[in-house]
Amino acid sequence: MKQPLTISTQDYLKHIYELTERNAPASTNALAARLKVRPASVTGMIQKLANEKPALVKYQKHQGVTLTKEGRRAALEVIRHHRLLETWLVKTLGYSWDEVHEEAERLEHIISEDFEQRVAEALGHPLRDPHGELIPTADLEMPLEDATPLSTLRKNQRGTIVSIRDADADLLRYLEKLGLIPNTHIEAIDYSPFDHNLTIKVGEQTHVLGLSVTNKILIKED
Amino acid sequence: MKQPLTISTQDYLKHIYELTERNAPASTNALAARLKVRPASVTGMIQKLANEKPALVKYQKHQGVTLTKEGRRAALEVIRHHRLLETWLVKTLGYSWDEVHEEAERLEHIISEDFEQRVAEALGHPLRDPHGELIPTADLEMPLEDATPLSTLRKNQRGTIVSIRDADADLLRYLEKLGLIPNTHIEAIDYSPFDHNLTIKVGEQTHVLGLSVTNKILIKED
DNA sequence: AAATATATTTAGGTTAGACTAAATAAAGTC
DNA sequence: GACTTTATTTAGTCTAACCTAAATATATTT
Ligand SMILES: [Mn+2]
Ligand SMILES: [Mn+2]
Ligand SMILES: [Mn+2]
Ligand SMILES: [Mn+2]
Repeated sequence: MKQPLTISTQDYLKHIYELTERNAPASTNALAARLKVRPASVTGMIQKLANEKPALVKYQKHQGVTLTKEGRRAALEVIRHHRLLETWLVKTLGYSWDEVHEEAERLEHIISEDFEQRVAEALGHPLRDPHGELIPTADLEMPLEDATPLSTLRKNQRGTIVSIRDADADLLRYLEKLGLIPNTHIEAIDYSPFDHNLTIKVGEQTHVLGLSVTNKILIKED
Repeated sequence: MKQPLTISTQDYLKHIYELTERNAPASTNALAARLKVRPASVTGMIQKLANEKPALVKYQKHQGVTLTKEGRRAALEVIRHHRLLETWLVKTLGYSWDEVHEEAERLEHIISEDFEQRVAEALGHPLRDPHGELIPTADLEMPLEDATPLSTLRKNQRGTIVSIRDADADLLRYLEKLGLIPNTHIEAIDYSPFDHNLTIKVGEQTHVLGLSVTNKILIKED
């Protein structure tokens, strides 16, 4: 009888998933920062997760942590809940894209599989959430993302915004004000190799964006 | 800085509210049974609730427990969430009235005040949930219920079902099959004072209901 | 390679909320 | 009113998940 994962466990797995997406193990400190918990607590928890049967993470002292098959599925389960919920809150309760994250952050652990299915159904099985992020499939696979960071766009190249990979409400409101939301077409007008500033044209307007912003916007080249 | 109440605390207060609705203090054992927890645990928790500042319950050893003003408001907060959620799940996700309870039972502790408000708004500020139960107002007052138990109806009297005050899924499915849902008109055809069985007519059909059922159905006499 | 700085782990504590077993109080019966 | 049954409380444990402080391992400089 394996009992359901606790909320804390689900959060650890989700953040490990996100930190290991670029194929490097997640460090204790990075995890602690994301989870808003002390490093010592992280060590304790990942030791426990590594000793579950079946193990949810692979862990070697001082070498960081990665997910096992089982841990990965559990993480995708939570992420699927989160992104479906965000989509649903925006569609049915008029939340704006900078407001949904916090609410979904708590609800993702609470809803039943039945609820998940009903929401997915009601939304017509959406592929992406309000920020353009991919929603894991019902059988818990993460679809391939073929978009690239806006920071790679160069002068005279054009693209369409796919997603914003950040939940910070202030950033989201800022981007919305500039018209930088998913499905918007943009064109690079100028690039400064020294500070990595990118000047882009959105409709009739132009904006200069720093690297910390352009790295968080994913686009597809037209 | 008073921190938000834990889920456990919210559940204790909610059940104390329900047990004390008929103005008798709630006993340790009755609470334990409802909360599916041992009596010793209940004693521990109500001692703690009584020592909060401000106190959430009034408690004297061996005399049972009642809610303070603050405890009552906290309880109504949870009940409002629960009943709004049930109403919403039925309306927007096609849950049936016997399925909603379990889901709402968990969500009631998790949603924000913002969420509550949006749902209330989206539903047009409903007065009752899918079982006909009154929804506490936004300022946390419980409206007066003027319905009476079906068990008080006698031969040739007519009434309209107002609510079912029980969450048991089997009972709800049973009642639905008999057509006994809120707003249904019924007529008492016979009453047996020995076993308290009541024979009622619903549309063209007649049914005989025992006291354990008729006590859980509230009606308004026509 | 040693010295220093940073990251991580260990050891030991705390809190919330449960549990069991034993003690005591209240209620019901003869 | 003493006896017995039932309800309640106390005492002592347990687990999950956090914390701080101290110890140790790894990484970076000199
Ligand atoms: Mn799921
Ligand atoms: Mn999102
Ligand atoms: Mn509320
Ligand atoms: Mn209800």
